[in-house]
Amino acid sequence: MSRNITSPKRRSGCPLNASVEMLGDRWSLLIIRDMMLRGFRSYKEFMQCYEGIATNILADRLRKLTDYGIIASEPDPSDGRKLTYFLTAKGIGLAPVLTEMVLWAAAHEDTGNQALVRQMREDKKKFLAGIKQRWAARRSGRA
Amino acid sequence: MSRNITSPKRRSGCPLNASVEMLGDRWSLLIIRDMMLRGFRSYKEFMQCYEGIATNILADRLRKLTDYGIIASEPDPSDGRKLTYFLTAKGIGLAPVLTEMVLWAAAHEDTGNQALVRQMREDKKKFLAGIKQRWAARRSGRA
DNA sequence: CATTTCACTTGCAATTTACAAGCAATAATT
DNA sequence: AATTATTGCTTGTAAATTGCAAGTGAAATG
Repeated sequence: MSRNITSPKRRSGCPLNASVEMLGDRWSLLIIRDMMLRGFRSYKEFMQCYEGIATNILADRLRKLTDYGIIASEPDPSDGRKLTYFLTAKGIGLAPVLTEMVLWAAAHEDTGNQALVRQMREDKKKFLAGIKQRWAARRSGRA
Repeated sequence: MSRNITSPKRRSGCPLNASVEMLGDRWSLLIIRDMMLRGFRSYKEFMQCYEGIATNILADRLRKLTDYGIIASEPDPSDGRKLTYFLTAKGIGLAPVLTEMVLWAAAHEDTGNQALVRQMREDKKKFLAGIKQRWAARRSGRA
């Protein structure tokens, strides 16, 4: 499928236009959320979690997110079949966006994981720092 | 087109799932951004601005955003043909999300309106307060 | 009162997505 | 060592969504 990042029709000038091309679809934000907040790392986890995602679409979104520099992957040294996906620095930079989105959603939809939401709301800064810390720890092999 | 908010396949439990059904598409976030940050209020403005949006899709998105309670509309008293669209309280609640998204985008894509971005970055709280203030002023007819 | 503007709708072609099946590589089981 | 299972995909094809052009009706304008 598509390997091209720039779309044929450019809507430029205003901030957000290009990014919405990547984030503005049914699955990308959920994939990022689950890598960030739920520690998802494999194709299988996404596949099993998202009731309704088509396998070709998941593959396509993972590829696009990779092309876009939001995620990356490496082979699992302990199992040659597996790939480990992880957020890049650019991807982890979306943490504030995801946080605000989750808070907004929690205020307007019935939602699970109220504990997480409360934690976000009560100390946003600390929560974001925690995400970045865990991410840095993983990236340097300490988790 | 669709007037039904709840989708056939529910992915529930996790925060964000339901909201992504509304926000996770090519246009909705741009529509909200432009109502919030650029003061767009009419069908025509959206139509002229978004090179590439189909008129039926714009109508559908405005309807869905309305059904979802993010925007609302009222007839223009000075011109019976015109409808004025505006953000509801729920819609204005997306300001932090949009702000973070614009900041993230600005850090990773070439973008116009650097002045706006600088303003957001330098004093996020003040910026958000400004949005809410302008919105409240409009809503109570003082603008 | 004819023309234009506005906010759409409708019909149909093109693109994208969903669903099912298949496949190569590696791992686990017998 | 051979068979079976698992992982991360790809490949068809049908179904759904979107894009595009051409309307439509109500209200405004000349």
